[in-house]
Amino acid sequence: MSNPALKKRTRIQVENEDRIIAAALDVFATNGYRGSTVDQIALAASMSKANVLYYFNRKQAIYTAVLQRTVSVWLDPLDQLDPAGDPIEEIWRYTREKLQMSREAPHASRLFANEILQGAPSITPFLHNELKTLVRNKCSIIQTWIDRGQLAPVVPLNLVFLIWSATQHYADFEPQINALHDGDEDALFADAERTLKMIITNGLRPSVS
Amino acid sequence: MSNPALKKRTRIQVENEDRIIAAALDVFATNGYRGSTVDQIALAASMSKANVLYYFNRKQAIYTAVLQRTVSVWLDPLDQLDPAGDPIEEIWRYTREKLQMSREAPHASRLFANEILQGAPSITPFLHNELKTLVRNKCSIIQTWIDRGQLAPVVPLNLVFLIWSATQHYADFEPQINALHDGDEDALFADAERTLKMIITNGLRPSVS
DNA sequence: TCGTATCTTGACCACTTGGTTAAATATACA
DNA sequence: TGTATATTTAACCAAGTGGTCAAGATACGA
Repeated sequence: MSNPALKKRTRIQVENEDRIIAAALDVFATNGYRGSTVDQIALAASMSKANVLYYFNRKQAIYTAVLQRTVSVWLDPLDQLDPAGDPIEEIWRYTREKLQMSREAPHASRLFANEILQGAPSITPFLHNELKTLVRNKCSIIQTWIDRGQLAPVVPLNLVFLIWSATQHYADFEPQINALHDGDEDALFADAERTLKMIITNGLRPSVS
Repeated sequence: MSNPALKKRTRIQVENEDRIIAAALDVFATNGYRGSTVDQIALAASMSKANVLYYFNRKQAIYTAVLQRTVSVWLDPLDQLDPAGDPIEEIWRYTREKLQMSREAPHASRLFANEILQGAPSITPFLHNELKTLVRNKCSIIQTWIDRGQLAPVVPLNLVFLIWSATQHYADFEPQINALHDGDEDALFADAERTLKMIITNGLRPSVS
C-alpha cells in the first residue's frame, strides 16, 4: 500500500515543475496572486499554458507550491539565535542576515508581502503554527537577556517586528527606494547596514544602572 | 473662456464621488489594483456599476483619484521636522506620528504598499518629484544635526527608511502581527511605541567623544 | 408646475482568463 | 524495435470583468 503521492517522478516532471515554480515566483512576486495570469507564468517558463496546467491542475496549486517552497527557505535565521552568545551581537548578526536575504531574494520577500497584504489567505496556518512557535521561543530568549540586564528593556516581539520591517523594506519598497537614493546598490546596502548597525546596537545597549 | 474642468459640480456629484472614493480605498487597499473589480467598488458604495462608471469613466480613473487623495493626506509629517528643535525629540515625534497614522489609516498605508509592491506604476512621478524634494530637504536637516554632533552618524536617508518601515509595518502586515501578538490592539501599539522609542532615541544618541 | 439637465440602471458587448479536451508527439523500457 | 506511458499543444468553453448604451427616474431652476 504505497502512497500514490510518492509514485516516482519523471526527470522531465521534476525539471518542468522546477521551471514553473521559478517562473511563478517571479510573476507572483511582482503582480500578486490575482494580478498574475497562468499565461504570464507559462511565458516566463517558456511553455504553453496548457502544459503548465498539465503539471499543476490549478493556478492556486502553482501558488501554493511556490509559497511552500519559498517559506521553507525563508524560515528564518531567527532559528539560529544563540542563547549563549552575546545578545547584541546575536541580534545584529540576525539583522544583517535578514538584510542580506532582502538583497539576494527580493522576490521571496515580495511574495510574502503580497500574501500578507492581501490578508494572508494561504499562509495563515503557517503563521499561527510554525512561525508562532518559533517566534515565541526566540522572544523568550530575548526576554531572558533583558531580564539579565544584557539588553535594553524593549518588548521582544516588537523588536522582531522592527528587524523584519527594516530589512524587508529594501526588497518590498524597491521602487520607492530607487527613486530616493542616488548611489548604486552597493552603496545603498552599505549605508543601510551602517545605519541599522548603529541604531540597533546602540539602541539595545542597556543603560548603565 | 472658463476651464470646463471647473464647471461647477452638483451636490450629488460631490457626494457620490466621495462615496466612490471612500469605497474604492477600502477595496483597492485590501485587494490591490488588479485584484479589485468595479463591481466590488460599486457594491461597497451601494450603487450600480454603471453608475460608478458614470462618475469615473475608467477603473484606472477611480484608482488615480483614490491615490491622489490619499497621497495628499499622507504627505507626511516629515514636513514638520523642525531644524531648530532637539534632534532626537524631533525624530521621535515624527516616528510616533507615523505610528499613529499606521494605526488610524491602515487602508492608506496598504494602498501605498500595494502600489509600490507592484512597481509603483501610477505613483512614480510623485516619488521622483514631490517626495524626493521633501526627503532631500529633511535629510539635509538631519545631516546638519549629525555634523553638529547632536546625532549618531547614521545615513539620514536610511534612517528615514527605518522609520517608515518600522511604523508602516503595523498596518501593512497586520495579519502576521495579529497571528503573533496575543494582547489587544492597545497593548500592541503601546509595546510598539515603547520599543521604538527606546531603540530610536538610544540608537541615535551620539556617543560621547 | 413644467422642462431640461442630471442621475441611475438593466441589458448588453468584447475581451480576458482559468481550465478542459482530444489528438499528436516524444520518451522510456521490455 | 515496438509499445505503453508521459508530454505537449491547438482549439475550445464558460465565467468574470471593464466598459457602453439607451431609456427611464429624479432633481432643480424659471
